[in-house]
Amino acid sequence: MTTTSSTRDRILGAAEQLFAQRGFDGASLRQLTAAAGVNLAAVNYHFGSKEKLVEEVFRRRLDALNADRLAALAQLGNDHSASLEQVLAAYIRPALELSHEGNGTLFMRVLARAFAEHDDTLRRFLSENYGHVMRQFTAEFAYLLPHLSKPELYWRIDLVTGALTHAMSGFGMIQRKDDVSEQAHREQTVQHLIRFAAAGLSHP
Amino acid sequence: MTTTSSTRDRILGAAEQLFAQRGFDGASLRQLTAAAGVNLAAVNYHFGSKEKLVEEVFRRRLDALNADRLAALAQLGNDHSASLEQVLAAYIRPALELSHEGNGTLFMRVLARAFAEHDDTLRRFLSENYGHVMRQFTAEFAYLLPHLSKPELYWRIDLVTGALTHAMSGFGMIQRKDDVSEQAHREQTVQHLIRFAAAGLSHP
DNA sequence: CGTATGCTCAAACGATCGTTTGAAATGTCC
DNA sequence: GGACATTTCAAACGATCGTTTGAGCATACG
Repeated sequence: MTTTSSTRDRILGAAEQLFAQRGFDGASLRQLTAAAGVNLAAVNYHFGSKEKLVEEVFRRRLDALNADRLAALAQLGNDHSASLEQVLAAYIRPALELSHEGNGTLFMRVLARAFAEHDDTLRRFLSENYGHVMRQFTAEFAYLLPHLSKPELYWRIDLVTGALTHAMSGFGMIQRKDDVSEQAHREQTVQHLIRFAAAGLSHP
Repeated sequence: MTTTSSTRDRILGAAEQLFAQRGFDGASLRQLTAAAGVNLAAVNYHFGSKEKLVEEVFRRRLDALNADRLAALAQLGNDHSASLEQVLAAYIRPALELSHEGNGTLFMRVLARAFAEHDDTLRRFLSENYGHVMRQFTAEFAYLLPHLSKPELYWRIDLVTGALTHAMSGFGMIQRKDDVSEQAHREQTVQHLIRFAAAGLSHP
C-alpha cells in the first residue's frame, strides 16, 4: 500500500458532506466522485460497495468520538464520585467538539439521518460496534439516579438522546454572537445541553 | 368529482406506510402502487407528481393533528390561567392519540424523517402551512416561563421538539405490559412526556 | 531491463427510477 | 341510447442509478 491514500480520504470527505446534504440514497456515486475529484470506479475499488463506504464514514468519526467519550468518563474515576453533570459532560462535550472541527457538524447530521431512517442493517452495525459505550454511560446514570426504575431510566435516556441528536445536527443551533469567541460559545452550548439533559433525567 | 376517491385514499395509505419504512426517495412509485393495488400512472393522474403526493400525505394528517392541538389549547381559555403541564398536554396528547389510530405511528415516523432530512422545499411547506400552531404554543410558553430570555426559550423548545419527535416516531417507545389497557398505557406515556418536557423547559 | 503490483480511467452493463402517452374501460347526464 | 367526461390500464420514454470490465499508467523490486 503506497501513501496514495489521498483518494480514499477525498472520497470519505465528499461522502460525509453529500450524505449529510442529500441522504444516503439521495447522494449518488457520480455526484460524490465528481465532488471528490476522483474516478467513478474508485469507490468500488477502495471500499467494495456504496454500503461499505457508508459504514466507513461512520467508523471514522465514531471511533474518535467514542474514544473521547470513554476517556472523559474514565478521567472521572471509577469510584462513583462524579456528579450527573460531570457524566453528562463526558458524553456531550466530545460530540460538540467534533462538530466544531472540520466538517464535524455534517457528520452529526449524517448521524441524525441514520437515527430517523429505521434501517436495520445500519442499526445493527451501530449497535455492534458502539453499543458498549452506551452501556457504560447507562450504568453510570443508573448509579446516579437510583430512584428510577430501569424502564423509566431507559425511557428518559432515549428522550435525551433524541433531543441531543436533534440539537447537534444543527437544526436549531443557537447562533454565535460576534462578541463571543467560538470557544466560549461552545462551552455555553455544552452547559445548556447539560442542564437540559440533567433536568430531564433527574426530575422527580 | 365522483365518490371514486378510493384510489386516492389507497394511494395515500400505502404512501404513508412505505414512506415511513423506506423514506421518500427509497419508496418507489412502483412499490407504492403495487401495495395500493392501483395502476402505476394513478399517482401522477391524481396527485400530479411524487412530490405533490408527499405534501398530500403531510397535509392529511397534519390538518387533523393541528386542529386537535389548537382545540385543546382553546379549551384551556385565553385568560392565561392554564398551567405549563396543561399547555404541554394540549400539544402532546393529540399527537399520541393520532399515533394510536390506524397507521398514525407510521406518520410520526414520516415526520421524524422529514425533520432529519434538511429538505428546504419540505421545510418551507411545513412552515407555511403549520407555523401558526407552533407560534401560538410558543406564545403560551413565553407567558408561563417569563424568567427565560427569548433565545433561551426557543432553544429549549427546539430540544423538547427533538425529544418528542424522536420518541413518538416509535424508536424507543415503551412496550405496553399485558395487564395495562391500551388507553391507560397511552395516558401513562403522555404523563411521562409532559413531565420530561416540563422539566426541560422550566429548569432554573 | 523486465515484470509484477497498486491504482486510475473511460466505457459499458443491466436495473430501476418518475413521468408520459394513447387507447380502453367506466361512469354521468340529457 | 348516444355524447361526453372521468378514470384506469399496459407500454414505453429518457434519465440515472450502482457496479463491472479491461485496458492503461505508475511505481517498486529482482
